Amino acid sequence: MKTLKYSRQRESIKTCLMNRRDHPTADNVYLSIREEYPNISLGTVYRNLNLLVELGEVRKLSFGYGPDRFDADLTSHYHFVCKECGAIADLPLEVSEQLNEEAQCCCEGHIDSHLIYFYGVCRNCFKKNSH
Amino acid sequence: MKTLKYSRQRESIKTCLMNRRDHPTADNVYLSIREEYPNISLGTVYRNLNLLVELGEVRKLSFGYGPDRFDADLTSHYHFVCKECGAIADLPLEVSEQLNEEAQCCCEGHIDSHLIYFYGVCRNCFKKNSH
DNA sequence: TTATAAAACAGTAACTATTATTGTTTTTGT
DNA sequence: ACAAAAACAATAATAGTTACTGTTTTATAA
Repeated sequence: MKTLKYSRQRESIKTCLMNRRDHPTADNVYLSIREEYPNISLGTVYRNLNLLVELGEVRKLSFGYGPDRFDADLTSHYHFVCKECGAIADLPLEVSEQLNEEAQCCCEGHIDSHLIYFYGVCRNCFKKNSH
Repeated sequence: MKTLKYSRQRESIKTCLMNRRDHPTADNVYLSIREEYPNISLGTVYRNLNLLVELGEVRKLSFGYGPDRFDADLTSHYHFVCKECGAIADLPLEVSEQLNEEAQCCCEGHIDSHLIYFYGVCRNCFKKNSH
């Protein structure tokens, strides 16, 4: 059977993600880890990010613009995405269990979670537009 | 200035999307349109899908698994994604304007819409698992 | 401790999804 | 019908991600 073994690289990736609040891409993480482990490979970063997602220790975010982002902040929150520049911000709202229940009523499968992406224009882009 | 001109291909893509409820990928649409226009190119499908998204006539969905999906159903609803097989189902819930307002309270930018993805295990996969 | 097997690694190739380029065709306004 | 702009098909290029291979690291247990 497939047992999980410790790896310094995975630990470092997890730590990196926990220390930053900017929802980095795999490549962002790669560049950051390289400072500590100069020969880490991008494949290793992807493999471990996916592993951490499977383990539920990290979340993957897909907005429909650019590469996927990763987030190790498991506290209750949603995300805002700027449609102009792609910037991402945390929205510290309570994650609603009730929403899952409401959705369950009209769903044949079994719902265990949900993600909400709020879209709009961020403050910076709004300022730019008003010139 | 850039004015929009009619194209048979775009019309056909829109019609195709409106006639199916299965959230097809760009490639699915391409294969379908080819029956009517055998030399349409995949690039044309992508270009027009993106155009339709910009025009607000079609929505793009990104779940974090596989290619993007497209949906011409603009009625109020959310989506369910099976974490095992990637199947997608409509959840005919009322889209909540109030949710935008709640989120606006803790957001510096201006929110104009949101998407919710519910995740879980679909009926088929659940059955398979119980063997 | 060493020996061994499994897992993880770095490096690299391959693959999938998507966008950009180019020369030709279609659309639209005159 | 004519000309300008937009859209097209075909294809090349790019971005993001996954798979493969030979080597190194980790965990177990003699």
